[in-house]
Amino acid sequence: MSQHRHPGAPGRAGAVPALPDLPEATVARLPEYLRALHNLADTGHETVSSEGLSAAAGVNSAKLRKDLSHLGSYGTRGVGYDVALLIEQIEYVLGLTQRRAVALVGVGNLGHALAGYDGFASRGFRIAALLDADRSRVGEEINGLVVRHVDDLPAVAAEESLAIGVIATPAAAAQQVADQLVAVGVTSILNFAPCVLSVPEGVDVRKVDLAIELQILSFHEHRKASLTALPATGGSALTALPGGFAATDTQEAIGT
Amino acid sequence: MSQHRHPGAPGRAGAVPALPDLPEATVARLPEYLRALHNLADTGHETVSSEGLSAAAGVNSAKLRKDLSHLGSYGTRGVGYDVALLIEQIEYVLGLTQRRAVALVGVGNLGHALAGYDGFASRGFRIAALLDADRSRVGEEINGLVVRHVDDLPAVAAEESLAIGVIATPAAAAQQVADQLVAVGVTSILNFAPCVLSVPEGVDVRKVDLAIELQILSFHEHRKASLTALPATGGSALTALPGGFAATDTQEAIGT
DNA sequence: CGCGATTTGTGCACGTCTTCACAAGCGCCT
DNA sequence: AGGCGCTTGTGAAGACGTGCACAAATCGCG
Repeated sequence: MSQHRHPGAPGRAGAVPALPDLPEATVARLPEYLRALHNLADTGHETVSSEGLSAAAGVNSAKLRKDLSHLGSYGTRGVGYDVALLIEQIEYVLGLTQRRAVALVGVGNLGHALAGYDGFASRGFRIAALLDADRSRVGEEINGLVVRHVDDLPAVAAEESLAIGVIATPAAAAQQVADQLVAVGVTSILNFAPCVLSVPEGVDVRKVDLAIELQILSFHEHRKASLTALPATGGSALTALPGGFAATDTQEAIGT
Repeated sequence: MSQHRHPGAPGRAGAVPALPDLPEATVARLPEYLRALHNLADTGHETVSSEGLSAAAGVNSAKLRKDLSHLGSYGTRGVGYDVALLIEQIEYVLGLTQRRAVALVGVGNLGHALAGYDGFASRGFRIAALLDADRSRVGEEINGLVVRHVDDLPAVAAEESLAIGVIATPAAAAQQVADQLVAVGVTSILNFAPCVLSVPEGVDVRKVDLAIELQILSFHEHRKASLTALPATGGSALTALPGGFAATDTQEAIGT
């Protein structure tokens, strides 16, 4: 342990450290750990135990340890993890050492809000361009950025190193926009339009559908209602819940 | 099969059909099927095969069949599924037969956009109230709704049957808002604030964090970049991808 | 009326994810 | 120096999710 090899350090010279291929489930949790770690760092903590960090991130501590072990993390037994070092490592693995440029297409209701969302800027991203197909919107200034026409995408891509695109258009336009993004070299797309996108292999698409989230909650409401309607199953509504829901996406119990 | 018992039919009399407890993964996909089915219905299709529907929803056909079988679905071998009937069934299971009232707390950047998002209204939800802690915002009218102060929550809950709350406040305020929501009987929360919420058992929380989605994409970008930097592993970038990524959240191949 | 084409529903095997439980390692205190 | 308490890292087991492949069922046609 004498040789602290900071993977994220600027002067890294050798071959690429060959990103350990992490389980998808782990990757999805790393950003949450990162956020919790930044909170800890801001409140003056220098080290944190897996117990403490897992509570702050809302997960099981064993899961957290396994996640961190996957990226070959250096914790110290009996002490915990060095907060600053862990931040550095996770940011490196997530590819956040460079501030990535993002193109946002669709400056409607939602796109407008996304353009003004400071959470992007504060967490490693930079909105490099706002684009819209509606020429009447072109020229509008939002948050210091001027809206350009979506046909300018090739020009934008030439100016910036674009790898990520965000689609906030109506569903009907989304596929065409996706094709245009792919055509200029974008290989990751965050899609807010309620539709399935067809993209070539090698392009990653993540979808966020606000209505779907509500519908999932609606199901649980329905289920809870149908449970309380059945007095048969002994016990209160608390114990009546057939286990398996708390872990998936529900977060209970946060420590401080 | 002579006895088509429409579970979602209005006149359902007997005891609650005891919602089959579906796997969470299935529940998460049902809304996607529902959207695809509505599209099909709008384009005049009366029946659809598992192959066709799965393509429209961007999933494996076997997975779709298994999902539908879980809710005891009635397909017809050799023919497929009745689109209208399936819509009815899924909407029933998801608890969408009633239009659910939703309280939206936080009318900032994002909350403003959510208040104007018509995808909620068109997919089974009704924004029953807009609330904010900032008194200077109270009284503002958005999309036909007047913003009220968050302290009015008990009054709102008394007027409406509130079960779902949406939090679109800054992270610092989210926990307090969650507590207030829970206090007035809300049992499902959709949280857009980048923080972990602590809620009592029996309350479901789903979290949507826009920056996290981008960070996950960033990881894949980083990985793809580190792969193309290694000429060692034979084959093109296409085949170099270690399998297991296409299925998780990436949607390829959509048929029409 | 029977047969072939088609499609559903599902048993089974496999891979992934989660959780427990504990050995190994580290620092501190005496 | 030695022991003790604390914490990490991980083996193993079980739960969960996925996808193949095929039997069972249905329709349409000759």
